[in-house]
Amino acid sequence: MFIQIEPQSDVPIYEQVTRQIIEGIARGEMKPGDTLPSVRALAADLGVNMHTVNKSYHELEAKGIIVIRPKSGAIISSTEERALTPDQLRQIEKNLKPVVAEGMVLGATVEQIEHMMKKVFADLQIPAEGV
Amino acid sequence: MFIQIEPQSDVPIYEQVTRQIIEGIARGEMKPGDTLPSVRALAADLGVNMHTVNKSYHELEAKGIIVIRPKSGAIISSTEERALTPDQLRQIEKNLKPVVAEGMVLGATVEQIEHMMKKVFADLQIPAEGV
DNA sequence: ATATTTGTTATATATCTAATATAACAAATT
DNA sequence: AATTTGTTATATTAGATATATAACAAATAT
Repeated sequence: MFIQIEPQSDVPIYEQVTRQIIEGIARGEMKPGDTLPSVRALAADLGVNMHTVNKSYHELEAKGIIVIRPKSGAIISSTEERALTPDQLRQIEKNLKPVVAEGMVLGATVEQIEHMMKKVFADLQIPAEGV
Repeated sequence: MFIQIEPQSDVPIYEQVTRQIIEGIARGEMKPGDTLPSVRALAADLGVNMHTVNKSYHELEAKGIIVIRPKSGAIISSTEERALTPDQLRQIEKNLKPVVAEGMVLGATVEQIEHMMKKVFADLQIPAEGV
């Protein structure tokens, strides 16, 4: 598995798992229809508790990114199943805001921030504007 | 004061205070050299405990955004005092990444995300590219 | 000079989150 | 038939969040 846990991060373990699975999907390393490892298997792999992975999976399900089939497994939902509601768009914007604001106050220029966005897109293997 | 607390947010109160002060500085509502209200005054204003505001101020100081002069007050540091170290730039990129990744996986296009960035810049009253 | 305000420090308490540990259940899969 | 699955339950530990109250000593205001 591609997931790497930083035990002393201020980001909770279940949140690290959630983020890295999302990034894996964004990169295309995992596609819709693919099954995630069982909570027990991934937990053993990462050296964490089963419930920690379970919490992450349910967070992913709440976001509409996976579907959990009880007693069976977790499947990455198709892009058609993912609505992208106005609420979700608003939430993304709400999440971007404090990061950008902090960057600006610390002295970053608009160009620097946009350059970082391009790096993030590139890291997610998404064709960025004018690349 | 311009700060509005959402008591039932999943974002801790001290973090809400920190973010809104940063946004206030980004918008130019507060300038370098300005003093923040005393922790007691702001706490009373917001209806929260003194220590909650104090924690926020120390977070701002750790980020290099304000300087706390004991027994005196908290002053917004000058842009010259703010280094913008490679570490800070890396941190900003690290903060942007999960937000962008989630947006993409939920089905947002690069254009939609860049449009949201422009809205954020506009909200922070920063002239965005080609506006 | 005196009184007030300031951030600091200390102690205490309550609540919530995060994480682990263990166990059992019943359905799905092998 | 045996194993694996997500689920549910209970319990414990540790840390974060937030409040409450109090006192201290330096800075500021009157």
